[in-house]
Amino acid sequence: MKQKITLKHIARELEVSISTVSKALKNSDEISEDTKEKIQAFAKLYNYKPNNIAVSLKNKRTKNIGVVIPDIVHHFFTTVFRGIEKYANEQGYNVIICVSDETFDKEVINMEMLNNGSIDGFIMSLSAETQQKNDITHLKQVLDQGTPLVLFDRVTDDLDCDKVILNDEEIAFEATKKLLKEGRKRIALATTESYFNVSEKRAEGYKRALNEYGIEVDNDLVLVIPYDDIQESMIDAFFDTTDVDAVLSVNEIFAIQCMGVAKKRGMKIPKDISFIGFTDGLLSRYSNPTLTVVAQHGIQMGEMAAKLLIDRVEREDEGEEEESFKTEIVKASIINRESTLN
Amino acid sequence: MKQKITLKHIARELEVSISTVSKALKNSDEISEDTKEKIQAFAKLYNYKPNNIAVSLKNKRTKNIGVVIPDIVHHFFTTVFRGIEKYANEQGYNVIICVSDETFDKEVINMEMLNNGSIDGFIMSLSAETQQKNDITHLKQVLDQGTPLVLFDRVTDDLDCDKVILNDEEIAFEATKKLLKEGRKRIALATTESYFNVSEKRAEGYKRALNEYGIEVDNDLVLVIPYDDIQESMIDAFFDTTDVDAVLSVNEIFAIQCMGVAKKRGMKIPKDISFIGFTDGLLSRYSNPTLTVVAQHGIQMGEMAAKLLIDRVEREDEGEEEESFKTEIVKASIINRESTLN
DNA sequence: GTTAGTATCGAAAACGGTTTCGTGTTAATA
DNA sequence: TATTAACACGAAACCGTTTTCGATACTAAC
Repeated sequence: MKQKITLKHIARELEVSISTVSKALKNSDEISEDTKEKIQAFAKLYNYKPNNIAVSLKNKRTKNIGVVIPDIVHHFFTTVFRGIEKYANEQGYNVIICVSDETFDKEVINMEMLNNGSIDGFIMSLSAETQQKNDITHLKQVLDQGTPLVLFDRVTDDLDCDKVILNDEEIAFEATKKLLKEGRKRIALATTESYFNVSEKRAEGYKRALNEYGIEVDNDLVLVIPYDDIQESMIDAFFDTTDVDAVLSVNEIFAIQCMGVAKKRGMKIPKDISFIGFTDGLLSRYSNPTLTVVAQHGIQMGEMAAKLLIDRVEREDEGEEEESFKTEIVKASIINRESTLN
Repeated sequence: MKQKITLKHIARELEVSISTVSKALKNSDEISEDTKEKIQAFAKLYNYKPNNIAVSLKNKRTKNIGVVIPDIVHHFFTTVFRGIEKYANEQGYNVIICVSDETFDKEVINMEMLNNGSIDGFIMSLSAETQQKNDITHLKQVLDQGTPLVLFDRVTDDLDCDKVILNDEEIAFEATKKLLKEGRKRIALATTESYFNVSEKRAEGYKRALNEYGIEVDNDLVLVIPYDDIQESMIDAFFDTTDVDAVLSVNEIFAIQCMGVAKKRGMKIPKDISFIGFTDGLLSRYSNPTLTVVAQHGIQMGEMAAKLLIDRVEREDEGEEEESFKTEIVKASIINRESTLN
């Protein structure tokens, strides 16, 4: 096992000082062309690369960004992460990722682990439990210590920081209106427990659209589906008791499951009933019929979040005055497929 | 913005030396109980946490592991990653992830970025392009510099290092035999270009099973589907010209697509035709009919890979003699669903 | 009262870089 | 010839830790 070569080795070998080597490798004009050539040639020969850790310690910048997300086996978060990784890499940053598993404790532990010099800033989306408890002292602490933080998708109003969100209310409004324009009268909303702020926003858009069409919101049409449960039977029971001619779902899975139940009951899609789901993942593309969806443009969200963070980090670096916090809104779009009349 | 507190600050404030503070915080018995209490109380009050970067520089261990995978928006890699992250976190390691995007260049660049002190070792799966070119000088270089490396799934025989693979040949053999036992005679193999070693292994298992049943391999039954192309029409053409009563697919998507084409042609599943696909993702669980799959146990693979890596890193730490390289084999299993007769 | 031993702490080197400042040499200028 | 400026390089501080090796003071033993 060859030892990694350092400035010291080069200096000793070439009988110059460490400072000379350092400067020569940065092409400083303090050093003569002769010695520069000599040193650079030697460094290239032995494939010298400066030690990241040492550089980080010196200039107090790691060129790492920490990403904390609730789940990685999840299409939306995966695409957002892809966007983060893409932009970060272009800017010479690496990405350290931690999964909170939708729990508060892991979120806290992970952030503490990373916030001791390992990273220059955080990008995160709140875990379900954190949203439930609405306890964000760990985030406040991070900000207090001067670590930049960008929240995306699952954000909180109680924190002053950069954010990237989807126009959830608006696009849910649009999606619902699309169903109304098709002539649907009894549009169900398949949603999660309400402590997810995105679900709430989507519900608001749904209700606003109904109102605009002079339709009263019928709470029987709102189907709250818990995670990790016997969802199928629940949906079946829902169809038993409720008359439905369209479903707007806050995610892909619920929509696909509802479609499955409807098909089993002999309903024709989209003749008898229409479906729209959030998230443009594999499921919607390969289902039968294919599912009309709200595309959340995760990559764009990720890039945006990374840009906000890196901009702030580097602004801090330059010693410029801090800019006020921004909230960027990514515009979702509806992708028409076979589950709706077009 | 509060500055992060360091040993130096504590030392100055309490009028002791830096070494005393350091020792006191580690509960060294060199320090009197009195001063220890005083220092520890002060540290706790100001929420002192040692700077990871400085510690890394000192003991030449970062407690970071680098993961380089071809794609993150891909169920299998995501689950493997999940396993890596899980085990690594348990052992106090963080995970830095880079995506090669199936390209050789990004793979090389990412690894060079990380291999200058940022990480203690690599876990990776080769990009498509790397497997095509069969150029692994960058990997050899990493090993040469003494950085431990664990390969998973997409491995190469040309490199001496720890590996974690699936029993691809064997499980493909089993899956094919399952179809044969159902009485299927014309079993198609839907696969990718052959430079993926896993696809090759699966093809071998497929052929071995046919042989065992005395059936000659018919190359017309092997459907090679390119990535990112008009796959649907290709599959349609295949069904036009070929008589098929079962399909074994090396991934989930191809299987679902084939099922879609078969359904459109009015074939009954699994009465007229059976399907088995590799990868137990969302698609197979929510398709109609649900797809019988080969579960690759990604989490287990990831945990295994992380364990191999961390074990080696820490063995090196202890200065123990290097152990010889292992190849761990994760046993896949078949999950029976509706697309096969059971 | 000297010696040895123990408890408690600090100085300093080290990890691998960057950067400021100083110094010696040479060549140009007064 | 004396002065100065440019050039080329090295010494040393610094980033925040850990750790070795003294150093001091006090106690116990002879």
